[in-house]
Amino acid sequence: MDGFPVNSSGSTKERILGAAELLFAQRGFDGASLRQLTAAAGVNLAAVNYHFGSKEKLVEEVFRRRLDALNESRLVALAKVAGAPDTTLEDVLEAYIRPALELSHDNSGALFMRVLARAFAEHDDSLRQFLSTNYGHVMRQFTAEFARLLPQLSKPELYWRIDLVTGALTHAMSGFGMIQRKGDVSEHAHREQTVQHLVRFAVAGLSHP
Amino acid sequence: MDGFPVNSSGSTKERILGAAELLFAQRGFDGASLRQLTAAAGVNLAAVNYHFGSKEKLVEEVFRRRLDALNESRLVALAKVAGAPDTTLEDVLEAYIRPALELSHDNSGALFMRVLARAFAEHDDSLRQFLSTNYGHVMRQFTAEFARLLPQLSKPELYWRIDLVTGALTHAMSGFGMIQRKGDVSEHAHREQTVQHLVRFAVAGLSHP
DNA sequence: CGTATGCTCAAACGATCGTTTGAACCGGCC
DNA sequence: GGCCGGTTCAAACGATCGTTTGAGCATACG
Repeated sequence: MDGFPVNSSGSTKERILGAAELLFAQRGFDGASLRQLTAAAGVNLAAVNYHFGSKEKLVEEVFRRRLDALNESRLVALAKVAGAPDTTLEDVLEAYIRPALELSHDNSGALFMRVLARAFAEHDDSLRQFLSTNYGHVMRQFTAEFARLLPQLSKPELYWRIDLVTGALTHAMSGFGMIQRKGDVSEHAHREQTVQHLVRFAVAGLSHP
Repeated sequence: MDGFPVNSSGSTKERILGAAELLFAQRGFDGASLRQLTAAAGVNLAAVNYHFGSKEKLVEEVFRRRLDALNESRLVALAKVAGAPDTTLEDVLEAYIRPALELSHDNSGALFMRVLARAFAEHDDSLRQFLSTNYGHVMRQFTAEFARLLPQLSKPELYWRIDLVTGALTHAMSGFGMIQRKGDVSEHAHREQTVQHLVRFAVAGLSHP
């Protein structure tokens, strides 16, 4: 069914991670089998268990490889604006949104955002716990800054709005990079335009009266 | 692993549909096996293929049973306000949101919203086509009314915002009914409060300058 | 009563799943 | 050369998947 190996460069581990990203995005974690995956990567079936231990560990490694860099970028961007007296909501939201869209610059990064949106919709407990323990501090720092900039909102009200905005952004980012652009719009301009779209939408959703 | 039959009332078909809703919400379409499903429903394994033909047809029937009623309610509510000169954005959004939260009144309805959110995140082509051909006209009617009430927005801009709002609402509705309420808040009051939350958020996201 | 019909049941089918095994291969080091 | 840790390979393991089968049961109708 799957024809030819898709990836034939890089180390075995990297080929597996790349193919996993593609197939997890297309068919989900259960739907993508290790046989399809290793065939697409051009490696032996046993290589997954040899290098990662199990399929579940491979899933975690797919997340870790991207989220370590993504959340580090977000925290660096947040640190530049957090706590300052003239910081705006736009600044904080850009710190959250822009790194994700820059990750989507290349195809495999865009595929990963699809994987992330899937994990977000699945209320799988083990995966949620993995994400919470490893990257929960990032959302906590952003939430604290939102609370500082929106003092008129009660805590339940703020959490409500953050939850809604996060849902919208995750959905939107999972589609970014998938759609075809007009030929005369550069990748950079398209990304900047999308960042502004999402930031303005998120500002409206967070700060409406 | 799954202990006792969960459902022991109603016809075989209804017991299967109820158990399918629960297990699809918990483990996804691939993750829930027909053996777990029929055991939870308290029916024989072969009953699924006898009554529905295949697992895929069962999935479609789970959607059809709920979405026929849900989208009919939405269209009825929309018809009451669409086209009128004094209709507001709030009215249209309530016509979209309230039927979904009323469906979530009982537990199984709330479970179905989780199933719907899963299908929304999975970019599965066959399922998307099923939803598009059977219920695409509903979203088309709502989109037309949004366009009427927001004439200052270009078409691409409007589609952008509708997509973002839909993502946020789908995510939020999939969580409604799952969370514990304070003991002193009635079900009715909680739902009305949630409707107002979501409507105000959606208005802000659609109509911001 | 006999039979037809709709449904349920235990059992089995072939396919595919994640994982394990043990031999083969490979570079570098004594 | 001889050996050795790291890696790849084909093959097989047991488990579980969706689906099919044919006998068994119940109810209704002549």
